[in-house]
Amino acid sequence: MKKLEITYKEKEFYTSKDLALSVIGGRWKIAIIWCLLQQSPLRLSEIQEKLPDVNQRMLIRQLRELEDDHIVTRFVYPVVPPKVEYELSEIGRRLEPVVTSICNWGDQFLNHVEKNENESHS
Amino acid sequence: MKKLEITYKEKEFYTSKDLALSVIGGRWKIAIIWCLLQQSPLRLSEIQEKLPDVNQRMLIRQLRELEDDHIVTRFVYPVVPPKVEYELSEIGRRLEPVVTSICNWGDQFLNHVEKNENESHS
DNA sequence: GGCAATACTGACATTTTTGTCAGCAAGGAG
DNA sequence: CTCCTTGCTGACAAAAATGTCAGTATTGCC
Repeated sequence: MKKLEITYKEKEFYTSKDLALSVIGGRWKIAIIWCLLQQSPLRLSEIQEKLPDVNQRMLIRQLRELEDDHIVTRFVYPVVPPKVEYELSEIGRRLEPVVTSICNWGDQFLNHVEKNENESHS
Repeated sequence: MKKLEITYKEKEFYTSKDLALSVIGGRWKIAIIWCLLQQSPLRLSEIQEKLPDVNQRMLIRQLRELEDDHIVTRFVYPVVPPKVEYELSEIGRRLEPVVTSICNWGDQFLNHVEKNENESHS
């Protein structure tokens, strides 16, 4: 991890880890990236189907932020009705180890929680 | 990643990834975990020195949440003045791949940003 | 008694994030 | 004309996260 003073989008960061967290730390961003790692490109409506808990407004906002950070690329097809496709960029695809390690740890944590529950029930 | 309906601390999760994010998603949690991966145990005052941007109140709150989730263990020494040490639990230490992959991606992202800046200056 | 050092808490203010609702744009189909 | 679909935006409300400030407890030392 690089350690130096970085200015990105008018905010200052002291480590690249903190910079990373500011980019992928949004409420639904890991979920969106996880979707797009599984299948790409996806239309907005398709992402909505895969993430039914996220309301459209929120989804668009998070996608827009990811686009601003060049994690996601947006293709607009000039047709009616509109068609827009989202895809991970090169740097976005490199988030795969992050998403994978979070998923793996989540599984381990869940096992851990379930084990403790069983013990407390006995 | 396990996919099932999980209830944890009165909230419902559909994937273990979302559960994981709810546990490690606090503003300073990755930073705290990163600290404790480097050196353990640490006293509160030592963590404060390593994370000067986090105010004490916030640091204690995040530590308490991590403790409630069994990520961090807290040892109180019954002395005056008080001495308290924090340490990662077994499941907490397994977050090392998550932290490492975030750091690595942060480095790559930073290189990416710097490269684009240079290109736009030419 | 008064003070020191460390860890911590309560009450509250502020900021940030997230959610909700209504509405717009495009052009073809009916 | 009017409606349809899809993607999107603005204004605002609500909730959650974070930050600030003052204050507590302990007990040994001067």
